[in-house]
Amino acid sequence: MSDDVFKALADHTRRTILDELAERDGQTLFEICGRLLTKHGLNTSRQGVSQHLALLEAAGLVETRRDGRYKFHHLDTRPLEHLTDRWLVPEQSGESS
Amino acid sequence: MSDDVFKALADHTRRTILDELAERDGQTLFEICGRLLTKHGLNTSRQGVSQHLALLEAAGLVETRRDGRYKFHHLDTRPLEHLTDRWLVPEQSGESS
DNA sequence: TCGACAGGCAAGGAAACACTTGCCTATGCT
DNA sequence: AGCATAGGCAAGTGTTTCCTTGCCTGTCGA
Repeated sequence: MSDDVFKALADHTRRTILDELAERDGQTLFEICGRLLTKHGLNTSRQGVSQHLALLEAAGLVETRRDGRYKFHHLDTRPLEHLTDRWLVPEQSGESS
Repeated sequence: MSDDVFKALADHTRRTILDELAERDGQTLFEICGRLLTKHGLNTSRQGVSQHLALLEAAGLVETRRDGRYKFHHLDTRPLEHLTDRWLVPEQSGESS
């Protein structure tokens, strides 16, 4: 369900995290924290960012990859592709039900 | 800002309201209430639905038109059109900043 | 092996959110 | 005029959400 995706996108910090990953994919938690602070002025604690990332991962928007003590976060935009189609496509041609 | 749009879409009941308006545009508050109940099993109170509609209107997703004692709600999908483009278009060509 | 680094787990608090109840205004019908 | 209908306003409640603090596990370099 795209239910979690909508919830994930509801928060401003999470959307900024997605922005960051879109600009530079595969960042670690500490990298993301640093960039949120320096580039966006968001000084959320490491745990805060970690919880956001967990939520984004649960929504399928972020995929993680472990390597040693580093954990890299990758953006997956597929859940976003047809998110709003249910409203944008009024009645394309013949759509029953 | 699309900030309010994301917030508006975060709630399941509000998304269902948009579904309803997409299927039949220009419904009144009572109509929406009735359809939420019968078609979706959501028995939210009239005030609850009214507050949701106010939020949707603040987000620019719903436009209202008064006629006598009736208030008709119309769906406006324009705020949804390029909502997720910022992530779906990776780096189209040269994007500074 | 020791310490620094990357990250995780869990409890707690403050604020935002969804929803309800109670009362009020305004329009339309008879 | 009188009443029912459509909707609005405002306060109150319970839940969710965001964020923090404190401590723990695991990995790497000297």
